Amino acid sequence: MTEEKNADTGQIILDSAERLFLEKGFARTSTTEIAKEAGCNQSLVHYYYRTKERLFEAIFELKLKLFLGNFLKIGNDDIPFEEKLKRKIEAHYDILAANPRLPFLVLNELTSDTNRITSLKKKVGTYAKVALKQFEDELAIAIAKGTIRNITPLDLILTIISMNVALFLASPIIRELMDIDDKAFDVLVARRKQENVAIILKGIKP
Amino acid sequence: MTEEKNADTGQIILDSAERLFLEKGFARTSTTEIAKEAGCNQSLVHYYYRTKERLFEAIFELKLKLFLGNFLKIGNDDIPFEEKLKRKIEAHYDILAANPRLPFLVLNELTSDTNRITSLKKKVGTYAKVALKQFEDELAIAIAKGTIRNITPLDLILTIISMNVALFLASPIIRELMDIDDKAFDVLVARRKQENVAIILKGIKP
DNA sequence: ATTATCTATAGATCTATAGATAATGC
DNA sequence: ATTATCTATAGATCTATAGATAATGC
Repeated sequence: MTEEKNADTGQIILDSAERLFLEKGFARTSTTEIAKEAGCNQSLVHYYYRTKERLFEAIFELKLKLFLGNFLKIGNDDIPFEEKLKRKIEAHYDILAANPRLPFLVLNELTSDTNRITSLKKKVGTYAKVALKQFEDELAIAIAKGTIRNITPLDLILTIISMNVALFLASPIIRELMDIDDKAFDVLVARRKQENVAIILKGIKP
Repeated sequence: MTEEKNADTGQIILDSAERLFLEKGFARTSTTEIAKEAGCNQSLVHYYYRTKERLFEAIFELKLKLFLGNFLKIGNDDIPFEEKLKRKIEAHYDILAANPRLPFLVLNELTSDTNRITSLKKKVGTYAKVALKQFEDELAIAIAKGTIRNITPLDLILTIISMNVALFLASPIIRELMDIDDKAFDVLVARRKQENVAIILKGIKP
């Protein structure tokens, strides 16, 4: 009835698949369901994307880039390390807040299929190494200056991702356990952003 | 060949199911596979546990208690709040290190089925409330004393769980991405324990 | 007799494709 | 003619059960 007329079927299928994959993951989503969501025949899903796997990959790669994006973004702004870090944490958190099912998808699919990690390695490999190297250097300088305590780059990155990702991963549990509605959850999301920055910045002081 | 002779079949099936559910989650594990792992007929799985769901529940409840255990444990030791917190964090972390697939299982199953959260609520509900109340009181006192900064109990608990859980959730990814073997991973696990305690305790200082 | 184990199979998926029919672009 | 859509179905699961057979406890 109110469906877009000009969007082509392939795109509608892609969008439907994205919603469902984000919601339930690859294994729990069937092509039959995708077709139903897209309002078309199940065979059309295969007509456009041949296999469920290929359809998934078309979506997953974009999502993965979204997830990693800001960590790998090389900024050259000449601002103090702590301020830069704060911005990185917040930017990463904002992406997750705008795409709350992203951590679930990435975690679920990367851990259930080693092949996906291998292809991830190939795709972001070299660029990631460059970005990581820069981050390591900046961190080393800040430590040498005595601005922050001695901490490995891996530990710092793990901490940031852990803190940022967890609320969104656990949100179905938290919301159900605490009887939180959409509005209250938004409040929690906003507060948590501050809290994450606070804990991390305090936690890496000398 | 070297199978235990006296363990009864029901138990062997339970153990096999536990391994597989922990490894791959409920949806991706079939009763056929469980039977194969247990070295018995597929119909025996249903003979002993009737449905896959009931078999899962028999395992999941124990695992969930393990996961929550130390948070809900009410300690009355008369030690400073920070020391108590440190012990809680470490105890929780140790359980995860001994059961590294636990976070995956709990997250995966609680988020994919709302019924599981509801039944969790019923089971641990009242006891959890008591333990939580005590934690809140102790936290409030410490804040009033000025030992630690103003932070909500929810934020503190979320932070602890986030930090502790993340390494184990992401371990397949981390190991594959960084080419880490078992030994190197153990080193990381040990270091991370210190790091988590350090970040959190520093992060809640006034 | 009761309990444990096996074989066989029903019924419900689900993915992918073959082949018919309708819609569209020259 | 080519491209898009549909119907129908093969072939691979997977869960759960019915019913036959073997093992065990009195």
